[in-house]
Amino acid sequence: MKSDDIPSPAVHRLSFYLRQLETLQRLDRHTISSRQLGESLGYTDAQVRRDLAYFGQFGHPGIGYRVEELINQLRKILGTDKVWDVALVGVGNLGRALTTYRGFLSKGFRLAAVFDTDAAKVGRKFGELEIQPMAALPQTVQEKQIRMAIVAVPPEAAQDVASQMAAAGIRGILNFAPVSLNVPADVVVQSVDLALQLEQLSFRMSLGRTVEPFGLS
Amino acid sequence: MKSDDIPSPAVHRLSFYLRQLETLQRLDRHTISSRQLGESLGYTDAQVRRDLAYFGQFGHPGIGYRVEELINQLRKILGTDKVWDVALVGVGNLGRALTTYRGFLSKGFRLAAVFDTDAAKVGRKFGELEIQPMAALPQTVQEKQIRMAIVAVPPEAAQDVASQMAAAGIRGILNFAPVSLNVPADVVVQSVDLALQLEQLSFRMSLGRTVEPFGLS
DNA sequence: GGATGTGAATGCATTCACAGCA
DNA sequence: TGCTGTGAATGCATTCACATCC
Repeated sequence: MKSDDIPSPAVHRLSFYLRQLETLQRLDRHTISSRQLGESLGYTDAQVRRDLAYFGQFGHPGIGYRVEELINQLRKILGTDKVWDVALVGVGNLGRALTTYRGFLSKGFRLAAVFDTDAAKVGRKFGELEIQPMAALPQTVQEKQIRMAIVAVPPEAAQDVASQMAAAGIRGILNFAPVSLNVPADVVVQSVDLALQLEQLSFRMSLGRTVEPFGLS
Repeated sequence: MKSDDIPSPAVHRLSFYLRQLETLQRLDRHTISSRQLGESLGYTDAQVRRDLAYFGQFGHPGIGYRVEELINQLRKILGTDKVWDVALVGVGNLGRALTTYRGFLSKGFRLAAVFDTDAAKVGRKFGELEIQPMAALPQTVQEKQIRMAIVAVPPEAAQDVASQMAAAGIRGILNFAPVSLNVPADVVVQSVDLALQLEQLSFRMSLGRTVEPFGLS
């Protein structure tokens, strides 16, 4: 099956299944049914089975899914069965927080290089890495074969940084700047807008209230 | 029309429309058509009109939408036309970064209180706010009428913190811990798992070239 | 009994296409 | 002409229900 035929909501749930399975593994649980896995996340059993079935047959009738086996399969599917080297651009508050975020490494992502547009920050040590100027991006990306990068710069700078990334050979960008980025078709952008999350929460907190349309209907 | 029969992908796009409109306003643009607004975000014109039509009639045939007018309407719909007071629990790297995140305030969210489970941190000044112990949560939430809170604690502590929030009267939680939270039915949880975002990016880089601008999550 | 995997049915979201208005 | 708002049509995602297997 072509991966473009897979519903993106399903791919998103895959990450939740994996996270839950990793928790189960730490609790020494060895098997789980689609019903149990689903209920712990608020999905139906049929949903779980259908999602997994897009990628293969991982279950065992009468038994359920073996936790370790399914974890391995999901990592393979999601591409995190090997380690990704990641570049970070922007060492402000958010950028610094991201590098210490537990779970990046455990999920298979390793910070391989750090850049900043601010010349004053360049050269400072940052953990084991030294902050590099943007001009060094192409060479470092090339040398270390980095394909994934994080944008954590102010919104005004984000598009420029993204363009430089694309030109340097980066193929996937995780964007924390609250702007929509234009990149070549062969570059994938995944965006996280923190303020937007609060905004969505605000809406959902008022759910159930009647929405009054203007005019007569 | 009840707001719970509005597709959640549509609600999510509303935030993108608003963000784009705010950019347009800064560029002194006064009107925009559904086609132009959509194209700038990777949606069709029909999609934009349908999304807006769930909430009312905001456009002007032959003209399009007036930028300022639509901004005001969208803020009202999303509930950000007034300021929300927000509590933060967890003053680690991520928590500190969140408080300085540009855009929280401009989107209508104000940090009203800060808490930490770590007694060593309690009492330290944090901008204008003093870090409070968790025990102070109920009273502060009550006094300041806070209804929204951010969880930025390690995963082991998150469920406990969320339960305390719910008991204290918090109605909406933005959760940055990579665990699924169990809360009473009258509490809304919006979760952001940063590592999960990289994982999704990994998938989309490997197989899925499904172009889904600014990923619905 | 207790599970999975999967065609078929359902329900939801998006797109089409056009009447109506500026 | 250029645009919105919206029924109707389409297409996609989810759920049902059951054959199949441990």
